[in-house]
Amino acid sequence: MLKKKITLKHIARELEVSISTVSKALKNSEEISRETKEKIQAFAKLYNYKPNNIAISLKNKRTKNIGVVIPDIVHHFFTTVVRGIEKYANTKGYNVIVCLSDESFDKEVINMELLANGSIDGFIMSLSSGTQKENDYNHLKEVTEQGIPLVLFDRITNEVECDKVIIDDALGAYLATKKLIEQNRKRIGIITTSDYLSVSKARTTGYQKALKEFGISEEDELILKMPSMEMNEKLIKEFIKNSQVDAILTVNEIFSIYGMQVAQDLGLKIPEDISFIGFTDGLLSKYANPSLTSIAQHGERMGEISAEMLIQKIESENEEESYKTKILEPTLIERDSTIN
Amino acid sequence: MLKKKITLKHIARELEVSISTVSKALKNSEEISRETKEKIQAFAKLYNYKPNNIAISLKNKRTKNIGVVIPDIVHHFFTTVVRGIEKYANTKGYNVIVCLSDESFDKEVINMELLANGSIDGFIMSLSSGTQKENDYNHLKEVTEQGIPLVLFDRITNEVECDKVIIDDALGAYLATKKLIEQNRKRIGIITTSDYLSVSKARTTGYQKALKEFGISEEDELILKMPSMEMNEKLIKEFIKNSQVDAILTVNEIFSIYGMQVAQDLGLKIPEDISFIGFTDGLLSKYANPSLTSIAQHGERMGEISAEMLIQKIESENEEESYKTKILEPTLIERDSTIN
DNA sequence: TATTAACACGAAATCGTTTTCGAAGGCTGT
DNA sequence: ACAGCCTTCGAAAACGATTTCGTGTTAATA
Repeated sequence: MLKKKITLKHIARELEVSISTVSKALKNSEEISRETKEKIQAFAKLYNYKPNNIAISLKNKRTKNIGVVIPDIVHHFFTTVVRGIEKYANTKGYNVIVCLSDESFDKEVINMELLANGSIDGFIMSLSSGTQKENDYNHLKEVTEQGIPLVLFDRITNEVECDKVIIDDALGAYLATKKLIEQNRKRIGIITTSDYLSVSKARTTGYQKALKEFGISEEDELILKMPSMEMNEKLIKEFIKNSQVDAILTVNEIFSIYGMQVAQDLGLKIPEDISFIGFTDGLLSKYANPSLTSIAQHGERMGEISAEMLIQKIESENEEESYKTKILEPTLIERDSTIN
Repeated sequence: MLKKKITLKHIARELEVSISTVSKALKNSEEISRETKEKIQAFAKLYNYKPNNIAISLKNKRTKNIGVVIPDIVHHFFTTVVRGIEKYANTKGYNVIVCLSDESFDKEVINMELLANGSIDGFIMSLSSGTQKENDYNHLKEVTEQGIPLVLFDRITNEVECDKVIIDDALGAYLATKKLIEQNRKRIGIITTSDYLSVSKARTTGYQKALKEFGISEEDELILKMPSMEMNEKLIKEFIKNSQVDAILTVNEIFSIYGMQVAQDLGLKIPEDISFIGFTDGLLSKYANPSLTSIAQHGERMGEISAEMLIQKIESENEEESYKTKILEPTLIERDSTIN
């Protein structure tokens, strides 16, 4: 009942030819006579011969696997990136090995070391918050020093020389803030996180830039720095109650969604009394009530580009070390949580 | 600058011993003298020697990779399952290769064939709608006939003998419907999909069972069968307008979320005038306005169990063919879209 | 002193491919 | 008839590791 996979050796023995002949015949080599080729090919088809990927990988030193290391997969943005990566990789015959760092430095290191020992041809990754906090990138450096191509996306670092793909987070926050200012909002708050997260920092910068440009002075009271990207209901509730804001920009969508609930509970009307804009245009933004104006990060596109850059590096023979950083433009998607 | 990976051969040459000695020394074999072992181990540590996974895989015929084939990854439920799989697999030293079938039969087949040629030790998968529509499972049968362990979850079929993990979809729908009946709802509708999707069929069955049990006659008008799991706003809008329902059960959360918007636009109050219960307790359910009562599918648990069953099969030497189907109990999570 | 056993190590096969090189055998041309 | 040239194939190395089975040396025993 068990139909075990057949190998070149089996075919060779059965047809009383050598393994090399079989190998060549299946590659339609000119070296082998038409007769022999037909015989071997027919036999191979009959027994559904498929070459063993592992053996080929060992021979070629190419696995056709891409390692993707992300902090979390239950997160719409990362999920769309993975989809983009998978789509492009698939068209090029690559498989995607997904590893979750779970926002932990240690797991990120372990996962990468495991994969780096021949399992993959290159890495695409977004740094865990743990890594950004530790500010230790030796595991990345080791990988690149071994000649394994690496592409960082979204949560990146300048400490490592490699290809990078990000959106212009500062620009996104800037555009959002500007939009709020133009809608005559006077007290614009921001809910962000501690600065060690590269994206949060950039977004806060964009917010500050817009304020400055319009001659609005920054108020500490209007800036809420959450300890992490995790929800902390109490902090947000107090912030909205005490800060007297009439508009809030948040670095993810969940902070906005929850903020809107708090605001509504306080009897505030959205967007008349208070506007909201969130980062990451995910499902929640679209289906919240009211729907949330948000800054699209174009995750899928980001994934495609990352995969394209990586595979290009993998398959380029010449080892010219030139690293690019691709910066995507964020898009402001206006919905019902802002005026008009 | 490029620190290429070092192999046993390099160490052997450098230390003027044989490859076998190096291999044994690094495994701390009793065969090798203490002196030699220490020398070799020190050298290996110094040059950061790590065995090549591919070579080991070829030798052992074990890759320590699990292939996960799912219809879509931008989908909260599948995402949680993947996380569960990854978590468990990781503790057992396995990596997860994720392939997306994109709901297409062809892609599912191609992906599986690719992985089946030595890249993975076993499969965990959920059928694409394309496959369930075609009702063709030969690619699954071929895999199992080759002795590759397979675990199906959520979207399964009885045509293939293998381990399976599902939730009791019928029970979930039954519980939800019962809850609505007990809350004195008189016209309970359901938004489901065509019957070829195994889960939708089971959920519809549970809904019907509850009605029957309470002596409520089924009305065609109260059943909306969507062509797929994709949103079709027009169909839902018309259904709510015309069917005069005072409660709706939906086979996913997005149908409920959108349904609630339509209802509110029509001036209906939730849950006073109309109640909603959706399947798949995802982020949307929690953060919708009003929040959505829903049936939790326990995706992460499902992933863990799938991985556990698969790895158990992979690592069990004895080939006793016994297949289990694990049925998880759904949980009704009550929120503001139903009374109380 | 001769025999044996323990110890420490190496040669070679193996996993399944690919690829280089060489070698028969038939054929042509002179 | 013989050098030389295709045509067609096989042997063997290589990828990087594991493992079995020797084998040579030394120390212990009769």
